[in-house]
Amino acid sequence: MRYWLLKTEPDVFSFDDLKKRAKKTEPWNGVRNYQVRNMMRDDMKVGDLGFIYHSSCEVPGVAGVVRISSEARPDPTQFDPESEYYDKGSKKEDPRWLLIDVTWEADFKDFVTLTALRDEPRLADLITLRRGNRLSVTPVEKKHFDIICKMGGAKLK
DNA sequence: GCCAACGTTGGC
DNA sequence: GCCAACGTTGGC
Repeated sequence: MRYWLLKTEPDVFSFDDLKKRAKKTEPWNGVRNYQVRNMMRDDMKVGDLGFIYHSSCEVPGVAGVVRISSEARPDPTQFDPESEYYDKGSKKEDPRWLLIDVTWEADFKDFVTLTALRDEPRLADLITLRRGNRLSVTPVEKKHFDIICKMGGAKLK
């Protein structure tokens, strides 16, 4: 099993929004980066765990834990001219962009701020903390996953 | 195939 | 609002 970190702007879609969704599940649409698409296609498996990370907001940080609940499948928004994610270059028979579904898995007792992540020396090589990192989905090593779960007081099953 | 210009991300 | 970093685009 692998572990992941998924960035989202909480003003657009937050961890709390996910909990309010039917079946607490949401299609993770709008990914328009080839590296991330390939990771979703090749490396993500149903049952993997991930963090929801809030970015571009007052207090960035990790909000909670989700489970990857689908294989990669075509992102329907690429075919919708009304969508901000519309890609007129993508063909139905050969979709350019994929998504996976995420399902709520566990709450944190405490939100884990970016500052707290940076202050933890054992997380020094966490990809998300690397200078200039811009990928909206990154792999997380198990040891890092466990540390962050502990920091947040995750109520894992 | 190179690389400058441009656009986006995201912390501060 | 600024700006560093980096992916993408497009001219050549």
